[in-house]
Formats: sequence, structure tokens, C-alpha cells
Amino acid sequence: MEETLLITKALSDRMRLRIISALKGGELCVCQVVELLGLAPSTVSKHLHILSASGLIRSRKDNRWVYYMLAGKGSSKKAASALKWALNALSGDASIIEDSQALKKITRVSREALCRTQEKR
Amino acid sequence: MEETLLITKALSDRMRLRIISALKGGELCVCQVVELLGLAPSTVSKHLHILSASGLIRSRKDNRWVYYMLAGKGSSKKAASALKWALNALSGDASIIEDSQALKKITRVSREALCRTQEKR
DNA sequence: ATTATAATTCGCCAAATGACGAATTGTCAA
DNA sequence: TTGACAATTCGTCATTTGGCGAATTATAAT
Repeated sequence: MEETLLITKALSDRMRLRIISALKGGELCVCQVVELLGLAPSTVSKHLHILSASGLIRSRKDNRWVYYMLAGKGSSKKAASALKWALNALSGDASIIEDSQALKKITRVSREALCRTQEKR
Repeated sequence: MEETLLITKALSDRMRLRIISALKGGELCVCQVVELLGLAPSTVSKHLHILSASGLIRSRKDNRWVYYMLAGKGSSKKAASALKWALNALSGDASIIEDSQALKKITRVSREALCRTQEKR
């Protein structure tokens, strides 16, 4: 019951639904999610923590950045099936489509910023 | 997004998860759910309203009683698939099993009470 | 070494949520 | 008609939740 509740509570917030849908396109670092949602970094961090604790997503640390991604292999059956349901339920949603459009710009800008940093090296 | 959120919010409460699991065994009237959960009738009524509004359950009025049941045919695809996930995630849960045991007594007592009423007629 | 940046944690506040009892509505029984 | 009972609605309260900014930690650049 506890795990199930962790999952349903994690899914019961609009911003967190937007996050998991955004991660369908691949991993994102916290600052990219901040850019997408327009929330304070601390708020986004808390959302990501809730999603992580539920087992729906997981994280990977790379240098200064922490990347979050959908919990694929190694996740519990409950989490995996919940994720499958949620992503399917949200596919085609207008605001989710808007987000995926916005993400294209965000990831492109991030790449460019990263390249700039690397040029300076 | 709105419908999905209605569903996930409906599922993000322990009592409401117990309710939908209890309804797996067939329809129940409000007072039976009150008996099972040990909550005030007004509280239970609100929970049932939230579940109804999400499309996960529906109701039927019979005389003085209102019976609630899982939303089978006629429910939305999102609701149907969410219900399927949730019931599966909860199957085998210890407290859900306890509830199903308790429900046996409750439905038996209710039947007997109903028979008594009918004898009086 | 110092500064800057990504992320998290902490403390605080406003809004939403879950609980109750009282009052209300609708339906039967006396 | 009056009384009883199932259910809901309403008002209230305590708790939880979602948001922010400030402070903290960790890592990279200067």
C-alpha cells in the first residue's frame, strides 16, 4: 500500500506530470526542468525528489549537473506500470505538446551553452 | 490533463484506495463503506464523490440507499486503465486483504438486517 | 585560494486536503 | 403526518502540500 500511495501521490500534481512527460524525450538536468516549468530551483528539486522516492524516475550525477530520467530497468513493477499508464494518458495532451516544443529550444540552448563552455577550455 | 489529474488525485489517498479495492467484490452502499473504513458518513460521502467525479466509480440509487460500484462499461479509457493498474497494484496488499475479510462480515450483517426489515413488512 | 554555478536543504507562508459534527434533503415506516 | 434513517452539503479545524527565498554543499573555473 505504501509504495502504491507514494506513486499515486507523486502523480497527483500537474508539474510532476509535466516532468515525467518531458523526460520521455530523454534525460534532463535540473536547470532544464527549471527552465521548462518556470519554477524556482528549490521547488523543482523537491518535485524531482518526490518522483525519485516513488521510483518513477532516477538520477545520475555528471560533474556539476544532476540528470534525471525515467526509471527504466531496475524499477519496480508497480512503478513501471504506473509510468506506462501515466505517459499514455498524457500523450496528446495540449500542454504536454507545448512542453515538448519548448523543450526543443531549451535543449538546443543548453547544448550551445555547453559548447561555449567547452570552447573556453 | 485535467481528467488525468482528477484520476491521480482520486487515487492519491489511502481511504480511497481501500474503497475501490472493496468495490472489487461488488457494489456497496455508503453505510457499508462507512462501516468498513470507520469514518464519519460525511467523510465517506466526500471520498465517494471524488472517486465518482474522476470516473473511477459510479452510483446507483435504490430506495433509501445509494450503491457505489466500479465504473465498468461506459467509463473513459483513462479511468478504466487507471482502475486496472490500481487494483492490480493493490492486490495482495495486507490491509486490502484485511478489508476483504471485514467486508464478508459487513455484507452478511447487512443482509441479515435487510431480512429483518423485510420480515417486519 | 577564490569565485561562480548546479543542486539541495531549510524555514516560512498560502492554499489545498481530509476529518468531523451540524444542518439539510429525500425516502420509507409507524 | 410524524418520525426515522441514508446520504449529502456546509462550516470549521488541523494537517499536508506546493511555492518561494536564504543558506548550504559540491564541483568547476579563474
